[in-house]
Amino acid sequence: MNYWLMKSEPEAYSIVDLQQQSQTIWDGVRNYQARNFLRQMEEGDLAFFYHSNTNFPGIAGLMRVVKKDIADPSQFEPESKYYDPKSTSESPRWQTVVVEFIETFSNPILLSILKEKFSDEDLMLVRQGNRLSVMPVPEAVALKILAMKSHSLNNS
DNA sequence: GCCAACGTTGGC
DNA sequence: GCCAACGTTGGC
Repeated sequence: MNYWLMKSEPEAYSIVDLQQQSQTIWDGVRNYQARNFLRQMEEGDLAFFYHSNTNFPGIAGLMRVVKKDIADPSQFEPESKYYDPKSTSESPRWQTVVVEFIETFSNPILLSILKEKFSDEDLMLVRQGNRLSVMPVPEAVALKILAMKSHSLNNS
């Protein structure tokens, strides 16, 4: 089982939206490195939901990969801003996964906290200028994050 | 809104 | 294959 971190701008799609829908297809990733991570995902993997481009960027909750190797439908929709005319249904260029809601952290783990607790090597996210919307989280780091969210009330 | 840190595109 | 120009991401 692997751990991941997946970013979304809460104005576009937030952990609250996921909670309401219970599941969602993680569409719209158009970066090859991020896509390659999506391809590596397995059912049962856990993923941290990260809120980016907001006043308080950070990990807002937790979700689980429930379906892997899905062709992102938006690549075939000419009206979509994620439309890719070079992609064919025979060999889709963009794959993604379906994720399911697990929980919203009562105290989100803000980027400022993550920067404090982790190094560049621990967590790609804290690297300056990182723009990957999907990235792996080493197990030791993931377990530490999960412990932090459980004890966040005591620590704050 | 600014801007650093990328990634992508396309001419050559 | 190089690289300049351009576009995007995302923290601040």
